[in-house]
Amino acid sequence: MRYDKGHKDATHRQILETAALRLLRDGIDGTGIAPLMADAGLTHGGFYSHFASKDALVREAVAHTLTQRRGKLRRSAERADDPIEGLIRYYLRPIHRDMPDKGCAIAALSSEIARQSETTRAVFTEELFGSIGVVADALPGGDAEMRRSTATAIMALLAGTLQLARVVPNPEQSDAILEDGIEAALKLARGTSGGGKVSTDK
Amino acid sequence: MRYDKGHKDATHRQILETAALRLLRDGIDGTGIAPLMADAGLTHGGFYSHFASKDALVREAVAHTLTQRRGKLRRSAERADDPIEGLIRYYLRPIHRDMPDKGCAIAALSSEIARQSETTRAVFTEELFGSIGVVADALPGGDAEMRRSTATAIMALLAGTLQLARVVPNPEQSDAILEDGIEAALKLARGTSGGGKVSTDK
DNA sequence: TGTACATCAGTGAACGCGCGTTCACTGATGTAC
DNA sequence: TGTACATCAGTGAACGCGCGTTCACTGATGTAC
Repeated sequence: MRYDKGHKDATHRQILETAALRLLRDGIDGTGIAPLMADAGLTHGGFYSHFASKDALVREAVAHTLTQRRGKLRRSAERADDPIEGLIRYYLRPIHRDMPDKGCAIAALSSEIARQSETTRAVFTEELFGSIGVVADALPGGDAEMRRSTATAIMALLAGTLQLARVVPNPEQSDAILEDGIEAALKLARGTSGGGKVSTDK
Repeated sequence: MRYDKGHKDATHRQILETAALRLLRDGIDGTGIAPLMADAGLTHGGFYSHFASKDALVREAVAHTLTQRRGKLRRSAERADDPIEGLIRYYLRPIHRDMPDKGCAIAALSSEIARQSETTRAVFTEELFGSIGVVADALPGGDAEMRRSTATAIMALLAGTLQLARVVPNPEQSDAILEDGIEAALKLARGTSGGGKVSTDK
């Protein structure tokens, strides 16, 4: 054979990682096969010996990036004194807003995924539930079902907040949205009483 | 003149309303000028005597639909005994999840808007802040700044929840996400203590 | 009242372009003898 | 060890198609005289 054993697998992963970057940055419709393959250092013709279709690539790339980023999310909770606070502040950092290609696929793609085939939506859903599980694990006390409900809402709040912050052009207003999201997410996580301000690190 | 006075304005509005429907259903990249004009009962050539570009149409259509739907959101609060609960339950109804073309542009388009020109993002931002204002007006007590912060997070939670519910193919799982969103939004709105279940109307 | 002309919303062919996908081909290597 | 052949990851031209945009044109009406 022309190439090392394992060469094709390495190329496959290279395409997958380039695709994830571009999908998160430009969206599904905004990502073309030819530019993507060029970015991965290949020509577009070879694409179909790796993936059956663009749709199949989207499924695999989205699953790949979500699985990978889920690990980062989990570690952000594990290394903090307060796991859920660590996770929330990690997710809603300004740098996450500013670098969508390095960020969360739920925030970047969920509204586009909602318009995809049921197969694609099912793959995304599985990964989504995995990420919700990571949030649930970081929550203190309570029974499993309640932690899962709260984690679901926190995940929606985090992704929604990041999206709104990415829309708003003014940096101060955008930062303020992130802060509002952090405060509310902590409130949900703690189920604390009153409406008092939670300490912020700005 | 060939047409009644005001005919062109009526056509303009007709295009705008058709565009809003299609944008919410198919996204920005998924909406073509020619199919859109055909839907509005016209041919595509006339488009550019109404709008300078597709970008200009997107701005106008998004502003149009957000302004219009904001009125509905406000009324959903006004006609309920508990305004914020009325608003939250109105937003997170299953039918809103199932009919994106009749629904909220923030949930349907925010991640795509984040990739548009700064002009488009600025137009969207203004409408977004208007909608947050409607949520803030429905909140009980507290000073204006705190209501605004809470309203911002509630808006992010509502839009994020609707998006996640639209992704999940299984109806029961999707309904459960809406319920989790309602419960969490009410918790944020009330700033209540404890983690007790809020009554649901299912 | 009757005729000639100006107006202008809407028409539809045409433009260059990038899309997803197909396919005959290349050429470096491993294997057979 | 040396030669002929099979393998197959990657190449690049080509396909039909829909996109956003342009533009010469149509034709029903209002206006001028």
